[in-house]
Amino acid sequence: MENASAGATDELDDQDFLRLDRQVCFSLHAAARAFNGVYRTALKDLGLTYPQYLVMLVLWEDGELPVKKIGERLRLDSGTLSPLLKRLEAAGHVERRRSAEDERSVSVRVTAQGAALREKALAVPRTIAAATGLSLDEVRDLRTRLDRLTAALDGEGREASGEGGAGDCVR
Amino acid sequence: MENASAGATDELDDQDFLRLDRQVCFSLHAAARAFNGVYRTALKDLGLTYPQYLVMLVLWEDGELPVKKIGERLRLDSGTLSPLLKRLEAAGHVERRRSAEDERSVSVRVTAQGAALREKALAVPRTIAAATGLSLDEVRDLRTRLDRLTAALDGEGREASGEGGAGDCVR
DNA sequence: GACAACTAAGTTGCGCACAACTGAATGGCG
DNA sequence: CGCCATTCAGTTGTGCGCAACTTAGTTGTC
Repeated sequence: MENASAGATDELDDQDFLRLDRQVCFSLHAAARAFNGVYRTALKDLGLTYPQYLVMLVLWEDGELPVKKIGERLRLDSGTLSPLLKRLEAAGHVERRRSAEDERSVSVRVTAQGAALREKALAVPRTIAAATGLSLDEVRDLRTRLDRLTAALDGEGREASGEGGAGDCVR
Repeated sequence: MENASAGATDELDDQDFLRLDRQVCFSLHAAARAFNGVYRTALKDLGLTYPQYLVMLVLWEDGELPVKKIGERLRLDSGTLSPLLKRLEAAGHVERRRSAEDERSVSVRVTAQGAALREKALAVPRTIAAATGLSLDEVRDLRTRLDRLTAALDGEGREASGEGGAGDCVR
């Protein structure tokens, strides 16, 4: 293999690309885990994991949602959500019941205890914001970049599914 | 909800912060998983998972390393690495053997088969780069931002451990 | 030499992520 | 009506990530 693809190389060869890739994918991986760790600490008092917190955030805004909708909002499938919601129910934060109109659907609703938990959760974002050391504008900018990136990656990986409805990815 | 805590708010109240937090932490979480998904697809031919690829990238550069060093490079502990390395060994990509000088240490080395795998891996970064739709400069910029963020989060979470040796976080 | 403090790798247990599958309910179509 | 494709939730199996712990080897001190 001298240079197999003598096509449209910018300026780097495959070796450099591999090296750069190591750096970039490591950075993203590490950043995600570092964030996770900070949330883990901040959420310990609430007895929530990071993904459970994400679910509660969605439910606090909307009050009640079918599992399907939660999955669309958070990009999670039932394989992840079903056991997670079971644990949230076991902890007393949410209730699940099958929908009357459509027996296939399960509606998830925050309990009084779950609503009370929100009061404690109000302190979390400031803790996180402080830990990042970023300004509000920087946070917003970061979010925009990440969403663009996610959209690009999703569009590439699978043929753009009908993501339109959410209204959460653009906002 | 008037405004419960009339503390030192920048301009947003707790409600807004909680809303913004939902968006940011979701974005990061989703971006990391979307990235993971693209790598998963790109790595399917190689028979590697994303974390396994990270380990192989490090080993391809250095040839042979003790488990401890790999962990420092990738920010992973033995609880994650031990079974992962076992699987890489079972697949024939690496060899593990206890160090002669220090019997506590286990040295990991790529096999001939593992080295051959690198040739196939050379195509991966271009695939990923194409999927992101980012230019080289944007990729580098993203990496810088993520590393800064990780450093800030790490420094916050645990009292800055002796991270100095790696030479990978700053580079 | 003996003992305590430390270090490296491995193990266990729990939760998340995802692919693949199951099972029940729904909707369309002849 | 009967049949089939689709949809929704849940289950199973594999692998990662991390906390807590275990085991074995090393080092420092007396």
